[in-house]
Amino acid sequence: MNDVFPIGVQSFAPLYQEVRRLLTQSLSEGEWQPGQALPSESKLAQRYHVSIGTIRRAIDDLVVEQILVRQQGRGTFVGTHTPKRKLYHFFHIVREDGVKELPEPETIDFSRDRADENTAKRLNLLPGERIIRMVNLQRLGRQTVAVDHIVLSHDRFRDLSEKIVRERDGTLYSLYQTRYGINIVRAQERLRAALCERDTARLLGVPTGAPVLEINRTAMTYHNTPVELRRSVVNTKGHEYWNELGKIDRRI
Amino acid sequence: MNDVFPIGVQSFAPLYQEVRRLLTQSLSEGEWQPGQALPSESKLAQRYHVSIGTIRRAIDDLVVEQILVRQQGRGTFVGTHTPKRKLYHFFHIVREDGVKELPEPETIDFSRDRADENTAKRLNLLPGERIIRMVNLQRLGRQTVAVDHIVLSHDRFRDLSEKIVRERDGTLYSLYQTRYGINIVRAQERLRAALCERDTARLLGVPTGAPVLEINRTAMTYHNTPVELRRSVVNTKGHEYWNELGKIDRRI
DNA sequence: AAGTGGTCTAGACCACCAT
DNA sequence: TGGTGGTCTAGACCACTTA
Repeated sequence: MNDVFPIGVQSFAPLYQEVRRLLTQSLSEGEWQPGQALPSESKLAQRYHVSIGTIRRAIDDLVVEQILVRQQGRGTFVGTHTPKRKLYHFFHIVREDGVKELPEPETIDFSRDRADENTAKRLNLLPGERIIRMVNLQRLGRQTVAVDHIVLSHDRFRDLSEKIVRERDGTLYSLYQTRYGINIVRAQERLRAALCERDTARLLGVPTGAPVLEINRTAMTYHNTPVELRRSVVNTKGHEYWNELGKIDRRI
Repeated sequence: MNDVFPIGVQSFAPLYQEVRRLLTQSLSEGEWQPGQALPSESKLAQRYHVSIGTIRRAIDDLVVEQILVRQQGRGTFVGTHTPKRKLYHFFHIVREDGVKELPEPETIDFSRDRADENTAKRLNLLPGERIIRMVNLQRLGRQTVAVDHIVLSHDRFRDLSEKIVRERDGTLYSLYQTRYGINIVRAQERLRAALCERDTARLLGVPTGAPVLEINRTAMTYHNTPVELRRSVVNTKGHEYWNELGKIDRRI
């Protein structure tokens, strides 16, 4: 970069944002795999011809987004979707008394379909392109607290099969990450109240017509690329959706 | 601070965290009022006998939490609860089509009461201490989308009256901030689905028993001190609760 | 022109981890 | 002991605002 612009001169964007872009690029290309360490900060500084401070500034951003994880004395690692790590970043259901439990997901249905107009739009596909549909349960303790209807682009997950999904160990996001190198890093959710339909009610163990929380999520990988659509129906008798506004965990 | 510990030597906590603590202290004591500018970074560096870098690191944290706002060329300001600023930090209801509208709050009921055991616990009071109860409407366009039941400690808002609340201009948080110097900086929310009760249904314009979103919020000021309890009942026909996971707005 | 925050650098030293 | 990230400093210069 300093080959192009003299040191200390900002051309268009700040240097650290450019470095951040290059790091994200390498991550999305799989140069560093989930769980693996990145080169040390001094190595990265050499590689991009910037100072360590600038490297740290770029990494800071990715650490805040939980895309990277720093461990003092060990290195900087690509974040994974293993339990206790990014889990609660994407799972906001807690017990009524506030206790967090590990959800146990189970996929109970798998089928292929074609995208309608709305689905295509939300997944950046063309209407009629092939998609995968799944139905997934989230269990906390012995109770099923949520039923997820999931939609994926078939092309992104070409060899995904019912067998693979059923026999996986861990969450779907972990599967996307380890098997397809697709790292879910962001999501948008829309919540509303609804009355539970019969099939879902049976799975949740509530009466048909019981009030349920409906969550529409779009999950994204790097560059805000949408990867998965998920409609979750949550039984909020006994569990709640938890959110913190303005909280800062351990800053960087 | 360097009078006590030699430069470059970390004693217990990092220096910038200590500076952050002192800044928060001054904020909570009202040394710098909402909307006003803090001393410049170089002045603060002199005041606390640290380098500008350390000051910036401390301010960074507070900016991420939206407690402070930086404006290049102008200064660093205490965040306010004016519309377009912290508003959407604490208001997550959007129109079904994703459009954000400014809510128009109106308080329709005001009374005094005594705290029961649970309320006391959540507000850090003793059972039997005096509290204020309010009922508040949130309007978007011509529709009432939420009914809030609010509880405050009477002692914190000693002279608060129905008149003041009704004649205010803006949100309650803005009132707390400007009139009482109490700055809401954080909140915890728990969401669940419920069936709408009769009185609330009438206010929302939905049938009794319609599915509604129920939000239980604890709003806090500095040092995680709870200030306000709020139970919001939201009509999610036409509007939704919106949440983003892993988003990073404009980092610092 | 002066003052503010924003970026970038270079270097010293600390804390932690692995060996 | 050597390598990693974490903290703190000092200084130069850029970008923006205000007067």
